[in-house]
Amino acid sequence: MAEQEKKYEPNKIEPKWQKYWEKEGLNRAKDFDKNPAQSATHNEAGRPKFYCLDMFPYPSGAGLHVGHPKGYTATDIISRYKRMNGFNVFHPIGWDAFGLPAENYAIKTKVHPNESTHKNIAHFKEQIKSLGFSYDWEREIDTSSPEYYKWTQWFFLFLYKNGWAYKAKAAVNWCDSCQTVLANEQAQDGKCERCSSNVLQKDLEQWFFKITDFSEELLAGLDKIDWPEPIKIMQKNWIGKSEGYEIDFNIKNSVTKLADRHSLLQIRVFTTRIDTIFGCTYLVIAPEHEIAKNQELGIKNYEEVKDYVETAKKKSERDRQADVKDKTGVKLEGVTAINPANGKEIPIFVADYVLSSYGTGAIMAVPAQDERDFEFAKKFNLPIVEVPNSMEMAEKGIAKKKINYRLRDWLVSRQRYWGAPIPIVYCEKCGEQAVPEKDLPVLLPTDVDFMPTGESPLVKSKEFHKVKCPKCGGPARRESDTMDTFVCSSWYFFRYLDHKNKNEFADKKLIDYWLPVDLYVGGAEHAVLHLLYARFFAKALKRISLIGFDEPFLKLRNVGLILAEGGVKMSKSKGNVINPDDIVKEYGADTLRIYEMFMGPFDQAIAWDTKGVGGARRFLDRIYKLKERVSAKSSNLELEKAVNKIIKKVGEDIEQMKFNTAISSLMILLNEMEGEEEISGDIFERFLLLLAPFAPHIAEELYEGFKIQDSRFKNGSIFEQEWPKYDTALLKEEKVNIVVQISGKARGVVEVETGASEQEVLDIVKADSKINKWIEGQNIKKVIFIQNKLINLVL
RNA sequence: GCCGAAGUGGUGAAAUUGGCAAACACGCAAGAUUUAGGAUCUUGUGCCUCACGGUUUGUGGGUUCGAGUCCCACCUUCGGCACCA
Repeated sequence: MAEQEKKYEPNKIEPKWQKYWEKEGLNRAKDFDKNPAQSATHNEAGRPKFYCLDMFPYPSGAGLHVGHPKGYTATDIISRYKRMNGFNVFHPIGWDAFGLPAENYAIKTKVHPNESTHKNIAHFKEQIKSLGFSYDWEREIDTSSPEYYKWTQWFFLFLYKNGWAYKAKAAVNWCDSCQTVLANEQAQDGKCERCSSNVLQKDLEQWFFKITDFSEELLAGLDKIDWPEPIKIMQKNWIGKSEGYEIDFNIKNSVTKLADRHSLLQIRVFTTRIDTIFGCTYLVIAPEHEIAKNQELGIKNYEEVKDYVETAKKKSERDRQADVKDKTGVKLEGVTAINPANGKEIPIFVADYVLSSYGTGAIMAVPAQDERDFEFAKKFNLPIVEVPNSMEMAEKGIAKKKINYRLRDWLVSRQRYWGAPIPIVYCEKCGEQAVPEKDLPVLLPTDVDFMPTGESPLVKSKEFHKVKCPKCGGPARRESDTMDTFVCSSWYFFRYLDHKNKNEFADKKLIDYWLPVDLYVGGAEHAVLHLLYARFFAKALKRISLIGFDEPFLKLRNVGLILAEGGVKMSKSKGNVINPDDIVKEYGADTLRIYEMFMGPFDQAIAWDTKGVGGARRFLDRIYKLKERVSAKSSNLELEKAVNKIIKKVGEDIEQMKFNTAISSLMILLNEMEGEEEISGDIFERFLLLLAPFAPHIAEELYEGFKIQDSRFKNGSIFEQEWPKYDTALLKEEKVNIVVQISGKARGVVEVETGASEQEVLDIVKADSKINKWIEGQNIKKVIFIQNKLINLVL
């Protein structure tokens, strides 16, 4: 036994082993692992790769939340387990470092976001390191560094050159009091997150990514990835595919007014229910529809219609949604359409319950079939006609098949400072020009004022706009908006592979070797944001054949929230935030890890319970104490069987991310070992190996204590050892307990030889005095026998 | 409103997938030890009953020898979407 403390003191042993692992490079991933290592599990082709990824954190000023280590512990357990099973594991970490909080902080305190962000990163890094996660720190990335965002800009240009990035006018969230545009996340419930004033809609020129060009692939790809079903369903709904028909309604007499067009003026509608067209008694167009603005059409109440359109435009998206029940609209007087199914003349309305951004911005209203149309028809006293189902229009080819998606293009412009500048310049002569790749990165200027004025802070930087047109060399001006931070995080898992590469975002060979990601763990809140965007990026790269796969994350698992005691969200204002540093200081990192994994099912939201932390610590204390009883004696059969069973169980549970039950089996094994005066080194060694992924520091410490004098404990780190194997023969019991039911009611248990026959069991049951009293003097009508499990006597 | 997930002791939960419900842990109670303890150890602990025994997985029904698990209806809680024609 090496010289070791009698008492378990995690604060002494944890930093020691963290330094050791880093010094020995045990957490390093090996690119192209072709050299067979010493171990028999490593074959000629090298170890199989395993890319284990966490959603990288935003380094907020608040520091690490106890929720972070929950996900990180899970991936760490799996990474360590996979390494012990002969895998070449890639387990990186980095910083999603651009974003609004740093900028808001700068507005308040004048501290430059670069400064505060790097301070936060240093703090996060220290906190994360104190928990003993086996990250390959050599691969660390920071999305706010020019070396990184150079390639974020490269991706912008890549999309631009392929026609997947374009500029267009769009309505955005606008806060009048802060004089700034807000992201959707900042405009929740229609209120500004900072000043609580109402958010308005404003039309601005914005950059978009054409994610809609990939709608069908984004939908179809979901079928081939191992993701939680609810997340898949959310993405499916978000993409919102619907198959229907488009059909044109002629506007009556419009031909005379617009004779030069050689045709009738028409309104095209989209419907998923072409069969109900006979019940269509009016048309409705969105306020933005061009027909509503057509002055030559002879709309008699043109002023009234114009008023309605103006009012609708001023309403925020939220206000429009608030009026779901009370539908408004105006009839276009003097203008009617012809229902092509029955030739009937029907009125046309403009109403804001029809969206301009979906379908054709016009609908055929079938009040007998559609609830919304029904409400509108009731309010405006329109005829409600029962529907004779008919596919006539479709069959005749008058209605054309059409697929629509709810997915919209991704608005990526942000009028903010702390983000990656959009690499575009505007020339007076040549117009919009892409910054040549060789001129990347477009650096964020430092001479800016963060006070919000309604324009991007970059507008006023003098340095930033000293630029010439890349085409004609004439005077030009840079785009002053930055990119949504979700652009940075859509490709970061590529950059880990090759974060120092100056010529490419990542080397193709490295991409081919490591990607796609084998396991991705993070919160469900990114269901339709980051996870959809990252899939889009991969699909765009694949379509241009830059990579060989189109689904970046093969397996996704969600980490459940950790709530405050009492089940509410942790928040500064409520003063119920648990700081992981305090837990590490008081109980140790291993305790925090064990506790968070033992709390309950991994993907479930569970409230913090400080008493439970004490229980996790007691578990480790007892293990530490047990080392005194480890002896040279050979193992006893009962314990040997128990160890075999638990090796199987822990391995299976880790694979299925059932960490809570894995730990509970380790506790059961500990309880059994504690029942022995002496514990064989054979048993204890394997127990430590099983414990190691969960509580790496204490496992390494105890392993070290034995390996010096007990040959069963091999040299080197515990993490260089192989995961223990179990003996199938030992899993079988010679005797089993059989449940005895009388008429379906459990009345007792008998012990029989494994594999005993029905007759044998029946004889034993009849001889059992306790059970026999239930059968005495009665007829057994039927016997149900399940070998090694149960016998049911039906009387 | 629509979509999704979940309802099991005082608490977090477990249940080999249809076979002794409540493993493991927290809490609680009693005891041991200690000058003392919120440290440690032992025992007990779903509910009713002195007991024999009865009874229990949101509610009501069903299938089955047997249901926490399968089927039908309903209730509640949480998450997402929200006029997408």
